[in-house]
Amino acid sequence: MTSSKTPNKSADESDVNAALESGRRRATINDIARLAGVSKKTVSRVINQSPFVREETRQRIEAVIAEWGYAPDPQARGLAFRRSFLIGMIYDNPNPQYVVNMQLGLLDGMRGSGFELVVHPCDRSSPTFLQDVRMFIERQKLFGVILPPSVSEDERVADLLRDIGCEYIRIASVPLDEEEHMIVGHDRLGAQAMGEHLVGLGHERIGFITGLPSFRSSHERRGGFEDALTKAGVKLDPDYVVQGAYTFESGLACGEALLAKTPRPTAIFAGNDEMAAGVLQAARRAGLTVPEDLTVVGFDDFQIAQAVWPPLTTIHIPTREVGRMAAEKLIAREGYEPGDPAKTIPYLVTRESSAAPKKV
Amino acid sequence: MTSSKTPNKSADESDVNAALESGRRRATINDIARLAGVSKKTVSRVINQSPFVREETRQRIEAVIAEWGYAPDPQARGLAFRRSFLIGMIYDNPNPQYVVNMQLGLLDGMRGSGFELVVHPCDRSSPTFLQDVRMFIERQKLFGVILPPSVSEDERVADLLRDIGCEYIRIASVPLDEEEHMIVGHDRLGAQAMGEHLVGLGHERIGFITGLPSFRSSHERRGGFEDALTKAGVKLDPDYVVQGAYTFESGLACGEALLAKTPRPTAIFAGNDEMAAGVLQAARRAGLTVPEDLTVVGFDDFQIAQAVWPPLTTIHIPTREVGRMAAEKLIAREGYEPGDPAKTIPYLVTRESSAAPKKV
DNA sequence: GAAGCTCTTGACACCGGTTTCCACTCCCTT
DNA sequence: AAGGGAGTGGAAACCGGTGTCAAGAGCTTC
Repeated sequence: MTSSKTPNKSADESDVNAALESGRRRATINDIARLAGVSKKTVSRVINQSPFVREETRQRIEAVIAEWGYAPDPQARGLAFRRSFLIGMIYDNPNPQYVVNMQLGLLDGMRGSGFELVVHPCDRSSPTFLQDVRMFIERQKLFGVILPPSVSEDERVADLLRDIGCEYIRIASVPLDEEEHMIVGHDRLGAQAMGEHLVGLGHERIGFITGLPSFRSSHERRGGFEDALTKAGVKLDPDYVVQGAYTFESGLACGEALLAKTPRPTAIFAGNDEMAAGVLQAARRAGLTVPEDLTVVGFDDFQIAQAVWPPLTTIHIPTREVGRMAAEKLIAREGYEPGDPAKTIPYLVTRESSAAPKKV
Repeated sequence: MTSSKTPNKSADESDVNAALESGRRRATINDIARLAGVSKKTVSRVINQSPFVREETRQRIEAVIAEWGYAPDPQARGLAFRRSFLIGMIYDNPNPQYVVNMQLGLLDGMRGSGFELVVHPCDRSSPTFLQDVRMFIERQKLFGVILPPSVSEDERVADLLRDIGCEYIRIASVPLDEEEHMIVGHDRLGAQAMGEHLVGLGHERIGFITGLPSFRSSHERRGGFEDALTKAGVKLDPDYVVQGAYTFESGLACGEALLAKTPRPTAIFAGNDEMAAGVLQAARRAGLTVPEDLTVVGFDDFQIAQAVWPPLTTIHIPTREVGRMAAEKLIAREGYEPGDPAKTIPYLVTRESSAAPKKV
């Protein structure tokens, strides 16, 4: 059993196996082919689920693959396929919790698929923005990209992706593209639910703090809210709508502005939880008790909603679920069936910051 | 100038260039070689900064590369190099803001290096944890991994990485490994600073809420705090130390427990900001005003510290800077020089939640 | 003027997969 | 029994780079 140089396969086999078994070397497709007694092309067929393999052969090969824990090299495969097994998340959302939840959701949807997630924050105002995105995608030959808001709302990016033929999913509060490229969050419906909640409690003089106008969701949230009020016969006084910036500080400032109005609003709906937290603080400074003197509600249901006093009534957005659906749609594996769109709809979470207004 | 099938290079050249110029095809190393009139091996030498290229040749090739915007294919390069240009961030830290800041820092440090960041949350308690990590690294042939707490504190992971020969940087509050594998955060020093601050204000009966014992930082924060008190001749009564879990809820519960003690502490130092926010709420429920009746301080200086009332005096940890240094150390490019270790040291941020205790 | 050296350069195999092309089985017709 | 089609597996080229090694150019040295 010496390591002769003859092409006698069985003679060298033990050497090769030794190298494999000791873990000095990962198994390659050639090893699997040799061990299963077939050509590497056949192994390749099994890996790629070709139907042209006899069932018996397939099973033998799969057994060998499982036994040796073989996994094809994504780089080699990618090189031959002319694309990688990487999915890019290109984002410019400033909220850490949104970003992390989205990442977790994407990973949920990618689990077991062999794809990996590459994160790529971006700055849409940079002069090299589009070029950067293009470079990122082309260099890495990304399989596809996921675009959460607000990059998802940038048509320049969508055009670019179509142009270079990169798969993409846009996550947004309204349909902006063909259905196959969209996961829609329907912020509008969430805001409507909040409107109904406030009206249901008996509020009629309600302040609203908008989010950044650069986010489509800001307009949707306001629009949905206004829809609900109008439907209930309550008017949203434009004088009680102020422009926030999705930050705690802006919520504080806007809250103070709204509370300075006469008559004072009995409720304030902030475009997100952070601004609502700011309003809480403004209320405290004004000597008001929430929810007795003032109802304060937010949107997002991020951690902060439960970490303030009183805990915020807010709209829960299922970010992680949205991410999962986006990833699944992007890779659309065999047997893929679209997730239930209803799962992406935000819903009301009632906590202690909202109550009926005091009787006058 | 027909597209003959003769191997005459100059005859086909215009066709090839047309394909390139129209953007139908990305430039390859062969294109660059042809355009520069050299072999692809020489182009490869230029790309890899080999010194064995004549200056004149190098410049000619670089000019062609710049003109055509050529960038080598990371997959092909990786295949030949037997490793990828991907850096993995393996983490189990539950705090979104920490995670995002860390990611941003890592990306800062990787900018322009040609590496990409692949995120990989993990569950250390899973039975397949080590196997998952190994699979992730080996399949993707990762260039290296970054380990933030608390995975960074798991010796099994470090052993695994050494075993499979993967570069790694551990980020932790104390040195756990050889210097070349560590970025140290020195939570202890931060906690000391807080101890000095509280003692300096005149507090002597101080409550402390520890973090999760599975995080090394929890012990460091407690230890550093105790150091500072001892040094100042103040005793940290073990009865005033309670076990939290780094969450808002645990902070609330622990706060209530501490405030129920007689005599009541005049100050409470929570192991992180979230727990401090919980303590604020407990104080409010107990009818106490912060900081007049009770000083409450936290640790981390995450967003929540400024989104509660009163804003928290806390310890700022420079997460993003730490991440940047970790990435730079991992890829240790030419001309790399270690970042200033002082930049990773946490520091006190005084806000409105701390004050001198009331005179009795 | 030939040997010896350094500096440059390119031919060729290879990384680990996939695709193309072809030959060889089967199995079923006629 | 010959002919045909579909199913199956092998050889070789290819994806876009890098490693090895040897050869050619130019210079010194004796």
